[in-house]
Amino acid sequence: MQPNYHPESIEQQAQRHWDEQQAFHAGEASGKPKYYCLSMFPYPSGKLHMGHVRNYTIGDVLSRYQRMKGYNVMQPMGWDAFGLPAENAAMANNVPPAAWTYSNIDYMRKQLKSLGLGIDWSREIATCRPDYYRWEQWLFTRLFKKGVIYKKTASVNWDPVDHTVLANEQVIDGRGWRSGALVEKRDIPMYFFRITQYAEELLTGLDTLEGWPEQVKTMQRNWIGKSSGCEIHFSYDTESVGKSGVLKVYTTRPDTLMGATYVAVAAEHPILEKVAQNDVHLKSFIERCKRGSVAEADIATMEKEGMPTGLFVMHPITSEKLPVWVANYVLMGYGEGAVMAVPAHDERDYAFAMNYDLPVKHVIASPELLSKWEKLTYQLEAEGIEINQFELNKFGMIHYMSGILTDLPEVSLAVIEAVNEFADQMQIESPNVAHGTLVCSGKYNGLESHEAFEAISADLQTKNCGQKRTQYRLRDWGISRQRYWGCPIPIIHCPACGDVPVPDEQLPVVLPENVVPDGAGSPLAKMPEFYECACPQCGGKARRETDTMDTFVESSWYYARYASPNCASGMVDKQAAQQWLPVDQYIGGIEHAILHLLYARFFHKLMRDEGLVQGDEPFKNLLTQGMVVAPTFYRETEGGKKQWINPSEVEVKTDERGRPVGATLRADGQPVNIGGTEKMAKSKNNGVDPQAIINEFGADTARLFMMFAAPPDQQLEWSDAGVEGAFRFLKRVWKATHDHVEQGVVPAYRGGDLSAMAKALRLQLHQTIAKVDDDMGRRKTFNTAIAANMELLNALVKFDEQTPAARSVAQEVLEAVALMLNPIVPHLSHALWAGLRPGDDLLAQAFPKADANALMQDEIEIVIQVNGKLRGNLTVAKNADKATLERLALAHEAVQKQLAGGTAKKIVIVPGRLINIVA
RNA sequence: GCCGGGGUGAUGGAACUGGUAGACGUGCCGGACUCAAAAUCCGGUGCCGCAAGGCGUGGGGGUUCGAGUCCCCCCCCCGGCACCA
Repeated sequence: MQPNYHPESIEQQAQRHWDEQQAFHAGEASGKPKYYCLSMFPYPSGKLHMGHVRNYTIGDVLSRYQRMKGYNVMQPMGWDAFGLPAENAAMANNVPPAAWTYSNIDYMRKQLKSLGLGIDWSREIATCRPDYYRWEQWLFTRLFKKGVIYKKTASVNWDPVDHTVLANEQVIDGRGWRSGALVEKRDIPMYFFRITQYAEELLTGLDTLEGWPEQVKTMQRNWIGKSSGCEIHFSYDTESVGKSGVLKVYTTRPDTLMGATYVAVAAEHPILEKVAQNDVHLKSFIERCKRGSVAEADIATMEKEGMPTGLFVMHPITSEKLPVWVANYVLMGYGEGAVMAVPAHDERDYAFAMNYDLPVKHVIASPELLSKWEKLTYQLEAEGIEINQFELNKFGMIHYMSGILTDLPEVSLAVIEAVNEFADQMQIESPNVAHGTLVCSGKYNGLESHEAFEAISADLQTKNCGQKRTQYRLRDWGISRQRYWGCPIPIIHCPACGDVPVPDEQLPVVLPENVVPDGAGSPLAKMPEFYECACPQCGGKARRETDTMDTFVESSWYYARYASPNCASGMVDKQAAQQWLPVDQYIGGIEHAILHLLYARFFHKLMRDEGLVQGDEPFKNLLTQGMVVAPTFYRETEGGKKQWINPSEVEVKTDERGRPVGATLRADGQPVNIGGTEKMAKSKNNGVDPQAIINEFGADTARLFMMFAAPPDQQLEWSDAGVEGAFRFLKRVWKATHDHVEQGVVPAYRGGDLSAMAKALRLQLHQTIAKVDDDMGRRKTFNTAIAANMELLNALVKFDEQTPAARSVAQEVLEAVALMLNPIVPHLSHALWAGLRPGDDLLAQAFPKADANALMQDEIEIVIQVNGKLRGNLTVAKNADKATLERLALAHEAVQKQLAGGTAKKIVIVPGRLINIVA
């Protein structure tokens, strides 16, 4: 072994060795159980960033660990190659997206290889290749024929200057990013996947995913949003609406129906068609609602506005006339595009009612209110008045309380006071959204919310104006994109036959690759050679669809394609899919928690229903990694704009205790401002190029730092000093191994007498093995696994016995360290093993096993507490009985002092851990 | 706004099942080596206190022999998003 650690040469050597051995080729016939480890494939943006390094290192650590545990591991890699950045780059550099993408792939593949990932490169795929997307098109035509895919119109962001559809991210402050024009909503026909048909299965399937983080499952549950409620029909007031009909709403709170004081509809609601024509104010309000982007984030942050329409509908129980409002917070795409408003029991309705001075009717009582209600009932009954007699149309409308008693027969002053007092009680500042007991609700008075839910639903059904309904928040998945760099939608529009799917023998519909888009409309729609075609059914002149698919479609099934990446006879080879699926471990960023993971689960079910794959779920275990963040630095320019400075150009000054007190730019020595610690991003110029770290310290240091600085699911803070610390540790491992090997390698300890020191070292070694095995396998906390190895190495360095037995223990420790670190720093381990076991190949080694004999201890240390506070400790025989422990503890000097002559009230003994004396 | 996740030394983090708070790394301080520096190695390092001891896991309360961990209230940060009726 060389005396010093030289990562560049040992990394090249190790990688060459793995290549020659085809070490990571995943064969189908291995006789071992399979382990399919998948990291989310990258978008080929140009070069690797730290997030990629983190993602793929985690995957590689798990893959190499499982390989050492005896599994036939498959770790593939590929490219999510379609997408918008390629079109942007094409416009900026006048290069076709295809050429730009392929050259990025070539560069990034080299970078990934330099990280030393144990990938089966023979399975590499790129989604922009026709041999990949042809199967996507094939599945599309199957699903289209089945009715799982259908066409309808949907709103898009339209840039009226560039005459193009914009993605949400291309709309900045309501304007197109290139043209600066105010964005409009425009309805265009699109193809949709009927994902809602699978909503229930996608929901219940989550319960089977024990290997998924609870957080992700919760997010998906909320996204699917199953609710049980009631559809309610409010019939039109024919006089104001001008025709008969019903306004349908959906509510999860039918128990509050008696408190409904108005209904609100979306700007696009058909009930408004006629009235908007005659009312210019209403018309302009509706127009205003229709402006702006379609992004829900934008709509969500809008000021809540509304306007009365002059229309009325009838309350289905009371037949009271309720005003119809148009409101910008009601969305046509959700439910029925109309809601019944119960200001007393809904936050949003309450805020809206306050804004526009709409009545608030309380119908669900809090416990305090309920007792007042009961008192009032009693008082009224004493005077022969039924409380239900007068509440229906007036009582609950507390704004109009003063009028109510005029409708009644003569009553006493006491009753008037009681009613007024009750009315005051209901003048609360905030809505009561909790369930409770119904009041002011006529025949439903006294029912609990859940009882009223049933009673009101049943009555509505009897009256034929509503029924119980289960509703999902999930909407169908629109996949049409008016873009060039995507998978062409395999449909032919025939004037005679309609939408005709492209027949199998004509697939793939190949995307021409030599096109440079210009940002104004879809390039394919301007290429007759692409869209002119004959109808497959009648042979007549027809037009090919020029929209492409959402790129989420490609990433929804790539995991299955890896099982048989070159299969030319189908989307997947069924046998290969059966062998490898499901993915045993999936690793990727938390930002994909909802959309990508839900779409992939959906696709798995679609492919299952086509008989292509088995099982119901694609990903057995999921690990969502945190972001890579770094400090930010900036200077303010004269215009008040922030100019971001890369951390590598900054020197941070600290005080005598190491606290940061300021920072300067290296180039000019002048101060810069310290910003927050944020996700590495171009916009904040706080990115660190992984290539620079690999070049300076080697891939192993980069991998080690990434795994050591934080557990994988937490955010990881970049630190140059931390990287140097990781490098230092590798040098220490190298030196310790080198120094040992220099004195001659020996067989690892097998048995025989040992000194107390050597015994203690072996104890620590085998405790470490057990811990590291658990950390890597069950806990997936690589940071603690590394820390345990650091402690072990520190102990070994202090251990200086030179007897043959001691040297055999040292050999045992060093071999175990090389093996335990192998998943994380495989190049280094490869070289260490070559030194420790000349002629032997680490690839064939299993993960070390903890030796039960070494773990046996005669004596253990236990802690002594007095009143829960640490006062000392004792070394006792492992099997000491309670009486002995109590006696020893009470005799302890510190305990005597604390007791100060008093006696212990109680003694708590936790076996093997502590004794707590309660004084 | 809603949902989810967090808040522990100067700092990244550890403490896995309610049982020694601060492992390991970084930084800082001191020392060795060196003409000197870097590198390397050794020692120290939660706060207050001379010490005994006390205090300490965002803040307040509670449960418990014992709370970073469990419960209630509040504050702050991060992520996601959906006014979902």
